[in-house]
Amino acid sequence: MALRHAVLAALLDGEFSGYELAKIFAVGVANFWYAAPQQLYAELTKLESDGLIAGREVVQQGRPSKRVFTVTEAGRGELAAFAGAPPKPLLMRADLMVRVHAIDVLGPIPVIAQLHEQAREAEAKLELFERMLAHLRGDLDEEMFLRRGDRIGPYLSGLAGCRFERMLRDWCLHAAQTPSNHVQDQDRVMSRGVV
Amino acid sequence: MALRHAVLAALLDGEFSGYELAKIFAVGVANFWYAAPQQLYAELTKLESDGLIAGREVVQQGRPSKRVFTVTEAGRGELAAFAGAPPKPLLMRADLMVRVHAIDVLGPIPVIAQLHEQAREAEAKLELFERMLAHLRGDLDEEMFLRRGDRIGPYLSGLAGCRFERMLRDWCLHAAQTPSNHVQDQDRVMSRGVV
DNA sequence: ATAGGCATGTAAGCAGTTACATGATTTA
DNA sequence: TAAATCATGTAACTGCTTACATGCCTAT
Repeated sequence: MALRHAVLAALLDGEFSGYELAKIFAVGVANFWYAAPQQLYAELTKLESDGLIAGREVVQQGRPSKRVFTVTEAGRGELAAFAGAPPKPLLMRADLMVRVHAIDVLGPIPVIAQLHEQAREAEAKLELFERMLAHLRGDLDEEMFLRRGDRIGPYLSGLAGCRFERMLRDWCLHAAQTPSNHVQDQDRVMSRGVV
Repeated sequence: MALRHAVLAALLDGEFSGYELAKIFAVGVANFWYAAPQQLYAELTKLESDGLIAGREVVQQGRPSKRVFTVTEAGRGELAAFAGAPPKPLLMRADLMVRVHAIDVLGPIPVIAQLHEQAREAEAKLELFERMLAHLRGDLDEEMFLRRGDRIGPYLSGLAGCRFERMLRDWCLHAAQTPSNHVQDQDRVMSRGVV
């Protein structure tokens, strides 16, 4: 019962279908919560039968119909109760960090490639989040928006997303470059064509 | 089968018992992988029966005996195979970010307190990681250590830990301070004694 | 004496992942 | 004509969390 609140929070931004939520939760880091499509369809069914969200059929031309959902008053109550409870500790699972931790034993070549790939992904997410923030703040500058905007929550979590992805990108590039400078790896790395 | 590799990577730093590993994985963010003690005892049993680690009884005076584990050659092979496979995407689940996302609806008071608490935790972890890095590098400075050190992996992941906790702390303090400047919350927040 | 740290587990239940299934429409 | 996007699920499995269990030793 944890995805529940993430879904309710996401639905505060507007009416979304399961498919649309799946795209939002695929990025995940925006609100720092990843979820697979199957999870979302299951959770939406439960949330609706519990009366915390209300679904509505939208018929589209040239596309399958979809069901979009809105948070009910009961849903807002659930969110308020959630805010009062002590937060679950932040959970992070980073496969790549485990590889870096063991890099001296593993050999640096595959991990360096993975670090560059992760840096590219972080860069892409960073640009995505920056566009999202620009869209949220409209023509106001950041300081003004945070003073007068009516929905500062998504902006603040978006800022965290930007800071996180920027940090990740910079660290990946730094870490990827380090083994190349390493005296004990010098021969090995250069003879395999990685510089 | 994912905790497996995190445990193997942790055991590269030395011989540890389940209890000692539990303390390492409780911090988690060091190598970006949290695990509960029960998970670790179960995983250690499996790893040993698969021949990837070897256990050894250590009798202590004034304390219960413990079983400490070492990575076997087969275990190192497993790690090498793991390094070649494509990494699982980074997973993060942050309850607090969901609350911040919904802060305009939830009311800022409880969330502000939680942000300050999270900032304190991040600060504590940051200090822990900085001490760990200082210990790893000994009397060398960082640049020299990264050039000549024989185990740069834990140092690099530790650096990521520092950057992450620093970012988190700074963002929490910024986010916690923002609603107080918000014009629409001004009366509400001040009348409840939060400034 | 009692609380906390050391040390290791079991058992039940819930949450999350992986694989599979379907079918229409638009783009390359 | 094949691939990608839209749209929604089911089923089986694995992994994680929560609660419980035990017992000794050290510090307050």
